[in-house]
Amino acid sequence: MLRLSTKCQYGVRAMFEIAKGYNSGPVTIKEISEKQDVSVAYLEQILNQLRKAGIIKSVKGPGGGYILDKEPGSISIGAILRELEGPVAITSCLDPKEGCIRVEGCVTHLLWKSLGEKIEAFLDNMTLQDLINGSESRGEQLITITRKGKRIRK
Amino acid sequence: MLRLSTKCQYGVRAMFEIAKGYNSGPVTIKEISEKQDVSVAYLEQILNQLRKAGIIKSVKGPGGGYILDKEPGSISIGAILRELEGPVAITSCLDPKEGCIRVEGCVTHLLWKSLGEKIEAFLDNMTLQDLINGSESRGEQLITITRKGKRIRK
DNA sequence: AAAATAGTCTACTAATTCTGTCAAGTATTA
DNA sequence: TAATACTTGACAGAATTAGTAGACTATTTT
Repeated sequence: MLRLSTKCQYGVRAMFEIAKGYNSGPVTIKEISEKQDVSVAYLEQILNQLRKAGIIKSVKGPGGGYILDKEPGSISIGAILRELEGPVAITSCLDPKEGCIRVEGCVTHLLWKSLGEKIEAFLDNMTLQDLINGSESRGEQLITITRKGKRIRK
Repeated sequence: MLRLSTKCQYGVRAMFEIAKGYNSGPVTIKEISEKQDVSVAYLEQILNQLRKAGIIKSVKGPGGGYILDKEPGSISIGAILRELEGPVAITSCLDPKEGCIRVEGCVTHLLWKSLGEKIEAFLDNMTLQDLINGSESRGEQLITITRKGKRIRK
């Protein structure tokens, strides 16, 4: 239920790799492919889309690769996902491209709308920097941020 | 992005109709079909699943139909969706049936997990009674509940 | 200049999931 | 026993997902 496409998942993981290299130059597709175990060809498609959206830049030629356009703390997960698959639209009637046909008496409309807004707020509030912090401290910080102190360790 | 299937949407809308009739006897598939504009055949499938899960009961014969097994305030939207499509599993690595292969270094695992928990909490906290209240007062109560006083009117 | 490196673009396709329909039942009550 | 309603399972078209393939363009190093 409510599954996120692999494209989005891969996209975030790729951005994480690029973000890690923010201070040490471009990261190549090949590196990302190896570290995140996603095919080069598929990553090309995904990163191309993100490049066109302007949240990463590409550098051609030897020593090239991809770099973030802004610092990791200024790129939210929400922004990445939106570029890859459009705005969060739990239902088609909330999709700006489609619109709600049965506006009258659509009892559930508000329900889905509220949920969508919550999800979006969560994603917009989480940045690549948070992911980096999280990975460095074994997830502690991420948990602290997202669950307000309720630390869970496994 | 993160689209909810029509099956789930229809399921909730059907449950809403049944909930409205909670005090006035069984509601037939035909009625639901007409009011919510979903085919009888598809509703049969959906309601059958919910009946087997035990959240609605069916009454056969003339004057029959479906009735809630509990009062509307005790049936959450989350429960309905879970019966129809399993637990919220934003990513396959969070699906209890599949499991996470790349546990080591899966930076995004916690991210999706946190989001999933937020969504689930939201859905589990919202009941059919809330939907009924929302529809009676043109959405006001629903908004109040879900957005903590920040009323938005359109 | 040539070779190596690295990204760009477009088309295509296999597999899966979604969204239902259809048909032939079974059960209950007036 | 007729009417009403639920039950079950098979099936199928459409849409989406998740990638692959291949030819091309740009840049840098030697």
